Amino acid sequence: MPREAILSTLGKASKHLSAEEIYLAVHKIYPNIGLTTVYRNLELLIGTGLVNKFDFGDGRARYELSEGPMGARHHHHLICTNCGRVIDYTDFINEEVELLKKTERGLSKKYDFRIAGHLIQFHGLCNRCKGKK
Amino acid sequence: MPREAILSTLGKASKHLSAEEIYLAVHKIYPNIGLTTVYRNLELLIGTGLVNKFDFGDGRARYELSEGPMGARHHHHLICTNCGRVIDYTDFINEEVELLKKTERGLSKKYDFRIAGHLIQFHGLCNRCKGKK
DNA sequence: TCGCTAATGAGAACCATTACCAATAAGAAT
DNA sequence: ATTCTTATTGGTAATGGTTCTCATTAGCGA
Ligand SMILES: [Zn+2]
Ligand SMILES: [Zn+2]
Ligand SMILES: [Zn+2]
Ligand SMILES: [Zn+2]
Repeated sequence: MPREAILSTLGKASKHLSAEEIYLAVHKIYPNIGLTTVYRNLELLIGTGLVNKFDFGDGRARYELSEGPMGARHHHHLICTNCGRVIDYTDFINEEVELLKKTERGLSKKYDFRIAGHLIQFHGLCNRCKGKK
Repeated sequence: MPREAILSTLGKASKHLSAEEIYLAVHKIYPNIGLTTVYRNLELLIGTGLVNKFDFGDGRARYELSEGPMGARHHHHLICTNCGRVIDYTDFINEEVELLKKTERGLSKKYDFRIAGHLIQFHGLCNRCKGKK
């Protein structure tokens, strides 16, 4: 049950949740849930490809429902290194994904890898933070 | 002085070093150096763009000399999620960088961001680990 | 009911990173 | 030379996200 509650929480939240945030949300429905269970199930869900784990540089992991490279909501991230704001963008996703597929094919042949996924992030300063140096 | 020793260490090492590994290397030349100084200078060098910081999923940050998107050694990473092996690849780099530049222009206009850098990683199973499930 | 396995929760332990603080070095100004 | 400032450093303690340990519970077929 906790597993479905975690998935459901990730499904509703339109943000990138930390383990603790997920824990707090699920806790409202299952007051007895433990933080350990959250971590355990997240790791398990990541293994199945249903969930993705990200590091946005704020000292804790962030989790998000995955849709695979073809999913309608597949996106990449734009991160402000000053305030931590994260923007999901889908612009150029098609071109990116196309190049990624090509690159994956090449890499997996050349290095004999079974490629499972990719990570693309841009970082910089958002409009609010650009001014402040 | 420690700062130059850190840069020099990163320059010599052809691998992705952790803070502790850098500390140990510099320690041979400056036996009195403190781990704090290593962290401090790394953060400082990252700020200037001379050094890049990566998370390969092994619980500690990894550092590498940066060469910018145009540098001769500019590369991206292919990571084995089972044994942690990291491969620097330069294949398709030109096409990737070209698309990245285009994407950067689009994103920075649309979201009013000043983009400072990008991160691309592929993850999967290396040849040694493919067999073991 | 009896095993057997998967899943769970509470708390302790881990460990990379950060915070804190006093010491030192270098320079400029007096 | 003597102050005053500023940048840099190192040792140690603290922080805090994540993982580990271990006892408990739930499900389920025999
Ligand atoms: Zn910002
Ligand atoms: Zn996202
Ligand atoms: Zn491997
Ligand atoms: Zn590299």
